[in-house]
Amino acid sequence: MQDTSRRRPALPKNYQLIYEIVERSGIGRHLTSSDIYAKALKRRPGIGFSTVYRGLERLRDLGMVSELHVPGTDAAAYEPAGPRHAHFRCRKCGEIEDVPYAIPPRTLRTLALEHGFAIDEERVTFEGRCASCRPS
Amino acid sequence: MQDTSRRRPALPKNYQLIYEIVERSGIGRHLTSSDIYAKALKRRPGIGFSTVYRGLERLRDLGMVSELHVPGTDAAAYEPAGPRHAHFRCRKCGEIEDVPYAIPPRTLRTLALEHGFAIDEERVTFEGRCASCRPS
DNA sequence: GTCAGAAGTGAGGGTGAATATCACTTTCAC
DNA sequence: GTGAAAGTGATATTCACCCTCACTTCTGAC
Repeated sequence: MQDTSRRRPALPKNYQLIYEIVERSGIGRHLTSSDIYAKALKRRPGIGFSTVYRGLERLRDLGMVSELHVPGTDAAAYEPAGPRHAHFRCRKCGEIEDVPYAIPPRTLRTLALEHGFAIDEERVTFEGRCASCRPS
Repeated sequence: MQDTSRRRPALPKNYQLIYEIVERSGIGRHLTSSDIYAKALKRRPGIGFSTVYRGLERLRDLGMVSELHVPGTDAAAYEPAGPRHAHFRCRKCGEIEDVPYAIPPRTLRTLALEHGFAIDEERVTFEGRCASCRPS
């Protein structure tokens, strides 16, 4: 048990700012930490890179933003947490699109049961050619 | 048009060695490039890191090995190409397990049709607690 | 065989994301 | 106000990955 009456840290202002930036970018925008840092710098000059990193880490742990690691890109991308969905990355233009697909809960449950593990999160990424880059 | 009759390069010996190492490790072993380099060094002293990297890249492009980018790990992992499957990563012990699951082809086809893109590859990763680390 | 061009090789360095450290500042409960 | 905990920004470090370059090896033509 924890004494929650005493420790009730509100989200620090800087972290709120970071969340706001990610949140306003909208689902599907996939900002990198540098993008976010650049935007944060405009609204709060002097803010440090470390703070942005730490903020994103916190927000991720709180489940408020999702961290994306898409193969073929070097930096992690962030988007506001939302309904589960998959991502598609075009091998030609590098564009990342959201795909409204999630593995059915029943399937997840079955897999978890069969293997004895507990699934907290699923990540689905597709690769290929997007509509514009596809040979017609 | 290319003159394919003239260029028919066999897989260089070093690349064969690298493939052998990955292949013998077996599906589900998930070696990093450093692991592979260490093993290669034993069998071919003096081999360079660059060669191992290049070899893995080549083998990946040839579809002979699969490259894995699991969130939560820093380095890419390699395994011999085989039947499509998903991966599970334990958040506590970091262990990576293979999971015999693939998104049904029909679903892929539908998604591709709906969005107008062509899917070459799918990557599915689960995160959670493995059987040993799970609170019983 | 030998010759030329292509491909492969190893060393070393560069890049950039991510993380650690540290001294300083702010916040908050009391 | 006060003290402890949390947050902050600068800086340094680490590490995977990639690039370049000079050298060697391979291969096919003759």
